[in-house]
Amino acid sequence: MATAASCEEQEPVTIADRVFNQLREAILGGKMAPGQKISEPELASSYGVSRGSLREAIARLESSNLVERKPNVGARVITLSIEELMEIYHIREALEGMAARLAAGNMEPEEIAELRKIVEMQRNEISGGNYAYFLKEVDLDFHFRIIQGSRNKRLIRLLCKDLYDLVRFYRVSFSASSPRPEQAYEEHSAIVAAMERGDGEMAELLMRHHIRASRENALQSFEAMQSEQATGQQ
Amino acid sequence: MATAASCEEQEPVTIADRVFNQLREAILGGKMAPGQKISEPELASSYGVSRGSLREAIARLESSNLVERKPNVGARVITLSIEELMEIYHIREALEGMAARLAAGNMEPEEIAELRKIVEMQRNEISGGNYAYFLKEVDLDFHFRIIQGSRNKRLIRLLCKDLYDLVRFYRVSFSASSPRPEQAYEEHSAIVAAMERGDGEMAELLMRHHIRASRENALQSFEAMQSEQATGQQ
DNA sequence: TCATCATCTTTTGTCGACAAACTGAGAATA
DNA sequence: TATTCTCAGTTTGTCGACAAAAGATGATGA
Repeated sequence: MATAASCEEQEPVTIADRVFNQLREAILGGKMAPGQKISEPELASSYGVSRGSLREAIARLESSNLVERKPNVGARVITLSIEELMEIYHIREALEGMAARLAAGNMEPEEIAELRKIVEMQRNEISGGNYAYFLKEVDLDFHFRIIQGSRNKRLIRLLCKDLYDLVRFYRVSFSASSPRPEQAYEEHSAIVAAMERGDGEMAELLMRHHIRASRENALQSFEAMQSEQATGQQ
Repeated sequence: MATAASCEEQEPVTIADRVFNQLREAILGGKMAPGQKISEPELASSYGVSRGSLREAIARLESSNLVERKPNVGARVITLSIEELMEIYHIREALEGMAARLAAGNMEPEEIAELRKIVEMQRNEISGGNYAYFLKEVDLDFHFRIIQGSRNKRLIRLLCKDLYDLVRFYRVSFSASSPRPEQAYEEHSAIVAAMERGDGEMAELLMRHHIRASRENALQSFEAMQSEQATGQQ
């Protein structure tokens, strides 16, 4: 099986690149809490670089929507509310639906065959009772391949570089695991089937349905977590 | 009539803000040619600021996708090919379709009534034979209001801050004027009608059709321009 | 004549220092 | 007691200078 076609980060060539990657990993890995202040002098000395380079890294984090900066005040790690996560899902619904439509017309038969393999691999993992990390990786691989298959470079950048980072961030900061693996398998399988038939419109409809379902699932598990915390605090 | 609900630029509070706005206007206004090199020392002295501030402005231009930067080489104004413009239209089709669906459910009746007024104003301008600048402003106002009506802040940022700048840039750099005002009026009117009925799904379909039509129109006028240049060069 | 290489100039990346703005604690007043 | 004002400390914005990399120019050899 080919390696994951995910949207890998580029090689750091400059110092600001390296610090940007490190900070990004720290934020997405949960090492920096949402809302945490980013102190330029502190981080600069801790990474062993000058404030100038660090400021450039922060600027790039800002353009990735991972930090927010106010003039004369400073930068903070973003805090994603559930409403903002829902906003992101709506955007994903529209964009990944379009990606599926385009991919159905642009992917080579061999690429679609690989997609089918990925989906079947997902089914085997589920029946094996493996609900853990690997399953999420396979899910991401599925979505990334379809996005790449759209052949729309700007769409690829938008989804991989901007939106998926935010979803990752939300999952970490809320430690939300929302697998629902059986339904996801069924929906993935139907999407691939439409693509195998070359039916772009149907692939779009099914992808939108799939993302809408996982949005509703995320909302429900958020509300469940909320009420659980409320009863625990009483 | 209320003032244009466009996505206005924010007040510049810092020097980098001001230089960013000026450079952005210069690029979008056609004062800087596509592909033109951006020399840091030259621009810094011409704007009377230090290289540091200018670099921060350039970083923000890069995150707005108006310039491209290569490490150790420098920044250039982007060059949009027709293929990239088509990519942008595909993204707009997906996103503005979603915006119309959300707006149909979220806009107040008074807001939709204003939208209707804008469309009728457009009709009057057309019958008055005014095909010029003002008509394009009204068109933009129509789209911006629906985007705002989605109430999805991230969607609003994405469309206004990222994508519409690129469309503006393309129009200027190719001096492409693509009004087709009669059809646009009909399509706008149908979209508003769907919103007046609260039919979000239909509003989405019609908006997607509208943007697809203007994509095809842009492509055709590009090809016409191409063949015209070819015959002129023979 | 063309290709290749060495050298020099220009430009970018990085750094430390200064000035302006914000933050918070404590004093003064209603 | 609560509110406002003052003032010191810290942080950010801005600047100029140095080192490294890229690009241009001219010399050398096939």
